[in-house]
Amino acid sequence: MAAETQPGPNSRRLLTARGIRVTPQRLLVLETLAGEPNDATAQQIHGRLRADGHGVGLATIYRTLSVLSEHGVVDALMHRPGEACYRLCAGGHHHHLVCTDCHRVVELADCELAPWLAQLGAEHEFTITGHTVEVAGVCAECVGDN
Amino acid sequence: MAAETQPGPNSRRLLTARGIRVTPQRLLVLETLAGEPNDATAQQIHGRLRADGHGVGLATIYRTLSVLSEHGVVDALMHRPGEACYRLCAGGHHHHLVCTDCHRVVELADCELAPWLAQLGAEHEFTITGHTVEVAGVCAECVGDN
DNA sequence: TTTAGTGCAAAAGTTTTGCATGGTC
DNA sequence: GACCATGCAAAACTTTTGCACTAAA
Repeated sequence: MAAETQPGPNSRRLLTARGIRVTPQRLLVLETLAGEPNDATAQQIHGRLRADGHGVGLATIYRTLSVLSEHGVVDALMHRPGEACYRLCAGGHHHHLVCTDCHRVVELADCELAPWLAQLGAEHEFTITGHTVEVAGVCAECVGDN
Repeated sequence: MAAETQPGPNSRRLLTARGIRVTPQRLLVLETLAGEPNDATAQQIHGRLRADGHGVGLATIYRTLSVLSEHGVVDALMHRPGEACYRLCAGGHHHHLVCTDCHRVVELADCELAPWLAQLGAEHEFTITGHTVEVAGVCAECVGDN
């Protein structure tokens, strides 16, 4: 029942383009995230790979996610304490709309906060370096349930 | 050197107003947060109380913060995995501007996202239930340092 | 060949839980 | 008096780290 994605050249390109060394394990993590419609924790990725017969160490997954996160290849979302969720993201700046029931994630492309942020920075004498927006809600499919 | 805040009736009111049972420990946690200009982790609150001679169990602090968070008395911020920061918040809706160097927190009162959110909800068929915005930057005092 | 990544297991850290006791309403 | 909160210690959990080994450049 493995959603066996090919060792596709897309993942390889994501790495080489940023000068990240290419390894089978890193490709596997990327492919797993690519096949994941929503976000996934390190533990979930580990479990999925093990279920598919790939013995990738848990520590390697954490190290890989750390590297990918630093290079902006994946985004790290933190819904609740003690657990980080990772998601393979389209390039560029964007935010997330997350369903609190099923964890479905929608990427929001347009971010119109720039003017507001510039004003904030001046007002409070901060050098703004970044911002995160997470919108929570219940998606159409989950509204009916329960 | 304890910033001994009185057992002030303000904290008590925060609890009774929401039907939360009043205990000395819960008041101590609230007073500690009230005396904290920025955010604090459960461990920091625990350490501060112990330093002030109050023996409040760590488990109690976690349980208290959980209750307070559910009732909207405190906000939980999650900068990095494996550690939640809590902050006593003014009522109403607001966001945070956090200094990545010294963890200073500025509360942002005005939130002009409502129209954008309404549009998002309609567009993606989500029932929007909430949203968080965290703006990161470096404050005036930390810009010079390092 | 040099450099960096992997696996394994142990360690470090935060957060949760069970259960007897004591306090609150 | 019924119910809930606390304290303590142990457990569960995610994440990090050390080190010998292997693979990528």
